[in-house]
Amino acid sequence: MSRHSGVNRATIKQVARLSGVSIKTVSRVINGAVYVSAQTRRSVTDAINRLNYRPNALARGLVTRRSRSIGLVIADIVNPFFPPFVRSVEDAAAARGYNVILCDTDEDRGRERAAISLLLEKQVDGLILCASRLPAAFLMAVADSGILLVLVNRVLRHPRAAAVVVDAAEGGRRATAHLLDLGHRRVAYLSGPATSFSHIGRLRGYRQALDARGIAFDPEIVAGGAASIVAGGEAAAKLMSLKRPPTAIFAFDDLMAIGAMEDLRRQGRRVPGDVAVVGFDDIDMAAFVAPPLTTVAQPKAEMGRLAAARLLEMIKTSSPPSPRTVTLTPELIIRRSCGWYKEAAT
Amino acid sequence: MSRHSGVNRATIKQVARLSGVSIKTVSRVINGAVYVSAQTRRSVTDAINRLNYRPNALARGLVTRRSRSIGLVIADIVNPFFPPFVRSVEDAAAARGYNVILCDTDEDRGRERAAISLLLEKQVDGLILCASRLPAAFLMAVADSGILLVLVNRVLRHPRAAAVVVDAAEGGRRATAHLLDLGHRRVAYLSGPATSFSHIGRLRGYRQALDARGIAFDPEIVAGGAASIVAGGEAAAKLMSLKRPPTAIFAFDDLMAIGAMEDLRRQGRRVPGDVAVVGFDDIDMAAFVAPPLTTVAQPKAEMGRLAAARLLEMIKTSSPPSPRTVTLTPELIIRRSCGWYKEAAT
DNA sequence: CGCGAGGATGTCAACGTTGTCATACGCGTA
DNA sequence: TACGCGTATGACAACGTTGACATCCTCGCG
Repeated sequence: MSRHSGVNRATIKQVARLSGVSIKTVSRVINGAVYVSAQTRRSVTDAINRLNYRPNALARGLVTRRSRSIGLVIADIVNPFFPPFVRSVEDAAAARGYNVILCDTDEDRGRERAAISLLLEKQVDGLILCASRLPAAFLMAVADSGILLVLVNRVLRHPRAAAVVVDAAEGGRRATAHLLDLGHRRVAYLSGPATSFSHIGRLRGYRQALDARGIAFDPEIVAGGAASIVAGGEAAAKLMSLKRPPTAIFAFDDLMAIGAMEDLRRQGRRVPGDVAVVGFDDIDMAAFVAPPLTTVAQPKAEMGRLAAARLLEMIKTSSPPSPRTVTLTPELIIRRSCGWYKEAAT
Repeated sequence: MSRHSGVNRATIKQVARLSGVSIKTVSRVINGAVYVSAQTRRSVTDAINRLNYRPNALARGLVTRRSRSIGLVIADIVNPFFPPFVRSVEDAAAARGYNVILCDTDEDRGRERAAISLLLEKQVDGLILCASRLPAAFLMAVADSGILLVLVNRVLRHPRAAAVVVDAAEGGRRATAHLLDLGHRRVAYLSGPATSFSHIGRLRGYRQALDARGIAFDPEIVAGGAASIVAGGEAAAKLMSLKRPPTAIFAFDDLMAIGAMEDLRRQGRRVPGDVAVVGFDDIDMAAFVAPPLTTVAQPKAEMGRLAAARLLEMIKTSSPPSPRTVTLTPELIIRRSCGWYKEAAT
């Protein structure tokens, strides 16, 4: 059936001709409008199948001003935090017939700007921005241009923006408090990217927990800067070479925690025997490393589900979100790396 | 500056009016055409910035018949195999100004069909189908409709389809042969999804390696069916309850291998002491589980890069790919779980 | 001084769809 | 008989952009 080699997509016009009705009637059938006789509907449907016709979403979007796709901007899909998040965004979107255009930014402002710009050109109906690094003024301008926004782990006061955040400070507090409860007095913080709102929140929680016990904050035992396994290892190495090394480490995320544990082992230190470690995120890997990692779990799938649901709702009603911000509380998952368990088996 | 609340996107017409030229000239400036005086170009650029104008990709795509986006259909982004793959597809696409629309299918034929259909409506310029489960006839029909296809780990004889595959049988052979070389005579296979081409290839390699040593294939020590941690655990449990349990396990993928190791440990068996384990994929986690997992590495990022590069090339030249199929060879990464290392440190 | 060769710009008709409005046909009711 | 209403359909103009083609300068050269 295929023409010699060229593309051969049927248009609504061809369907109309084949079924002997006007293109408007075909349009009505496609869109399930009322007031189409059963007979007409049948003959149009037949023609559609015979021609293997598919409506052109570009043309449709041009006139309806809806593209039925949303943009999803994240730092890096390779970071294990993101897949469950992305997956649930996608599921929620697909369930309503929406597509997701995914963009990684590597936490680079330039790339993030470029991604947003491209997404806007593509006329996405809305944008989910995960841990955006861009200045608030820029995001305000984006929202001003008419696009709907859902931010994750960041807020923005704009009638077209909503947010889903997990309480980073609370997470930092819980992790640090737990270590303190275990008797540690010198707890280090492996810091994440300086521009990250999550990092700032977790650091604040860490300091609050310290304050609550009257322990002075010591900038010497704060190291790091990038959320990766190798950065975690390097930071841990630096920390342990100190005159007074820490006896416990609270890491910005699980990747850094795993890197730290790796380095500790290489240096012949035992976790949690010599140094206790707590991470953040609860990535899948956390339960399987040795020792299993104690960590603060972010409800990744729930965050994605919520972000997508909120955005889609805003798109549907085109009304400001309410409440503007939904806050989730992270949960401390206690495994072996913090030394809570007696050193039983292996 | 924003109108009361409504959307206010500038169009090419407004830019034209503001800069006092025709829309065609604006179009020329946007597209960097020659034959535009420096002065005109300047005034148009000014107007564009003043209005914060962005070309509408829908309208553009309608007339140029190019959407500058590609569809990427995968099983499940949560499976750690995919993120590096997706990431490199995205990078390659972004580098050429293309967007990626991501769809997860959960290995479900219905969802895969639906995803492809939606992507076609969106007028993507090409499709990357990863480990498609769909009948060849269906894929042929898709390609017939004019779209360009790149398949991953599967081939299709069609002038508009290319493929990137890793030699699954070779991987299966290497993994099994290694175990055999280590002295094992009863090597089990933890099988993946029955409909998966990768599974079929790996199983074939496994049998070939057995054959090469004159060891009879024993269907009793083949178990499994789904590529997940829990499925791996269950299959291992079943295997170990046999009259003559295996002394080594070759798993369809790392997830299953990790699940198997987990279950083995729970039952008090040592890996690799009592049972040797080899996985497939070399996901990030593999190096960090206990013991570190020996596995057959797929060049995930390279596969993504190649798939995207081939597709983009086909889009650019709209000529059949050559060679039609690129085959990559997987590599055996030896870690601790197979018992190759002397049982030195922990 | 006239002419041709570019350079610079504009007009108009697509692209494939939906929204608005008009029209036509019964059929029950005043 | 005339009217109005519910049903079914079509004509035509958008939507925002680019491609094909036309036009009009200006300048150098014979």
